[in-house]
Amino acid sequence: MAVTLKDVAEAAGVSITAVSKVLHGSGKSVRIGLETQKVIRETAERLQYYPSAVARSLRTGTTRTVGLVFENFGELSAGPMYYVLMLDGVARELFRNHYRLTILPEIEHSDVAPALSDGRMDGVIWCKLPAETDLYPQIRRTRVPVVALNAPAPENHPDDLVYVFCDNDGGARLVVEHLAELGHAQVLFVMERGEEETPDATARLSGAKRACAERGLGFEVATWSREAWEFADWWRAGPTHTALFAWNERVASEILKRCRETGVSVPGDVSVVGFDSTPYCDTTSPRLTAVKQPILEMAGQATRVLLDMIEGTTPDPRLVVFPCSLDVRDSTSSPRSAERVPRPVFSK
Amino acid sequence: MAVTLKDVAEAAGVSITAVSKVLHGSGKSVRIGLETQKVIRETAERLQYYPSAVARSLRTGTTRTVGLVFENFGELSAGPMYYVLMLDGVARELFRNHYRLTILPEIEHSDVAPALSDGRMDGVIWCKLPAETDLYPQIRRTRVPVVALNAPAPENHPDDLVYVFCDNDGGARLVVEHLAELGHAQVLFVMERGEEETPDATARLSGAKRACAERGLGFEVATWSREAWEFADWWRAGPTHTALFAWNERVASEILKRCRETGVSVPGDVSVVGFDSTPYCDTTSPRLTAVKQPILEMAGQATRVLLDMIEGTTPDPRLVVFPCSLDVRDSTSSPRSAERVPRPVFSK
DNA sequence: CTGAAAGCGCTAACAC
DNA sequence: GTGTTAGCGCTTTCAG
Repeated sequence: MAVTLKDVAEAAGVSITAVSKVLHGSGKSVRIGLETQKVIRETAERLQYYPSAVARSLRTGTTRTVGLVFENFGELSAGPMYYVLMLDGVARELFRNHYRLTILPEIEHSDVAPALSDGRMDGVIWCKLPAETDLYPQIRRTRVPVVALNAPAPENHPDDLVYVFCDNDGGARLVVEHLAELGHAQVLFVMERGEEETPDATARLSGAKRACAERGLGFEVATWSREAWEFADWWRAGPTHTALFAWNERVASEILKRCRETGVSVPGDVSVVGFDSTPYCDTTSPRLTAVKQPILEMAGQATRVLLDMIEGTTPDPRLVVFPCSLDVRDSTSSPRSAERVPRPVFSK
Repeated sequence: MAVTLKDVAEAAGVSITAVSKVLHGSGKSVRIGLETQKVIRETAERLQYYPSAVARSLRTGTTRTVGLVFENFGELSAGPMYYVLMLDGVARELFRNHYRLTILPEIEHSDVAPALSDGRMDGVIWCKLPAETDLYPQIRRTRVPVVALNAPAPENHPDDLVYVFCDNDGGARLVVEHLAELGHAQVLFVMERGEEETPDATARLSGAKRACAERGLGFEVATWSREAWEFADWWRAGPTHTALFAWNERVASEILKRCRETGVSVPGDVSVVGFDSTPYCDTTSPRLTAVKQPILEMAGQATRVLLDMIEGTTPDPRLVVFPCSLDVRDSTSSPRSAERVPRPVFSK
């Protein structure tokens, strides 16, 4: 079916080697007469010869392709914009270096090593690598370099893995400081049901908790659905908290929606702040105050490191932590202090 | 470096064939003694043998991988959410069928055929395939099936290509009808600078134009930047249009932002409607009335058809057009009729 | 300057 | 039941 080097060689009346050298040879190795070269090129063109990357990979052992492990990739649109930015960051760096990006389907934890070591990828970026220890032996067996992006390195992480992540703890602290300065005294941290075990979520929660303790702020945790339907009940119960700290952008924006529906004004009645400041936070109403991870840079850096490893460099350091910053927008302000202000009527 | 079938065979004291059959053989062909099987499996496990997908591909000629051509993939986050949904649709269908997804870097128009015919992909989905005729010969030469997703089929499209797209024309008509019913008489279609040649953009423009003509509505076109900075000047000039029809969701939402900034109320002062209703449109304020393409279904269908083609089915039909619907939200209403209502003061 | 030949790791007839 | 063999298409010594 496909036209091969052999076909071209025969048609041109030369050897396969000659064709290979002329068509794919780099620089010096091409010691073939100009006339022959011309014939070869013309024949290749005429026959519409296209080289087989598969055969070449088998031979050379490289693919110029990087794999991306991203659980729930097919739900990208339902998640925060944050992940789209991450994908952009990875893709940009890859494409700049003429690499392809392969998205892997969900892999069973039990056969991670074979899936990543099948020779089709020169390296792998693993997003939000879960902190499950049964994965580590599998990853250690993997025959290509792996970098974990956007997952804090847990205690006993494999030391042949590179981690690129953000300082969730510092980010949470920024939020708490911001709220404290505004005069808030009671903070409710909103966790999302089903995400309680996510490394990011737990890190943010513990960071917020600690910071509140240090600052002497009251701190509680609620676990809500992604749509934050629980908001209404919470509000109706007349909570003492004056600020909601959502574990991520998505939930924060849902909270904003619920506020609007129930007539709760933000930041008048309650301040709302989230993690992961993205362009999307500029479009909510009110615009959402949020912690910003330099995700494009993080993704770019992770990719950069991976490419270096592919070329044989030993990564140093193995843990790359990016600091967070706080993008103050319009969803936070000073609370209506201790005065007893009548709360807006709840309408359902 | 890597452990191969040969290594396992030697270690187990059997032939390569035996190992291949036991480890990868399907059903009947595995006519190997149970005892031998056991030995082979144990040896493979002990040696940590992982099959080479590359070698297998070279041999079998298939890869279980589909390529995605998506210009500007690295700018996904800057575009409408629509494309993220599309990606989700493709990925879901692919993963359901145990295919991998490879995102290709930008390809030169001149070497599309080699890039797509390098044997690493069983088929290709091409998003927003430009209507440039110099691409067609290249695509025709491609050795794997290609389906164009989200690009209307132009006049002289290659007939070995499958197109899956939406009825832009019908969608634009829905908008015009909606506006007409609300009583609008003058519509401004907002095109985005740099996108004037996009197949989708042109189709929507012409659809809107025609529908307005048929309905007797006034119709004009403006080409604005993505951020719609031109809005302020336009408004200041005291336009006669009472409705803005943006070519896509993104621009529409920017227009909403400009309205807020300049104190123009939507839909009170002006109605705004866009193309591509996505969950994002529920988060704007006011919520954006928009034309909905069933993009998840479209992407799934395109992928489905491609997989069928990969398995040898001849596609029928070659043009799959999905109807659009209109998601009426809060950004459209009846205009303040002909009464001379004082416009809000423009503050800059 | 050019070509022969040896694999890369795997599958699939086809023997025995 | 099990092994031999012939490639898939390419790169790369190594000879001439």
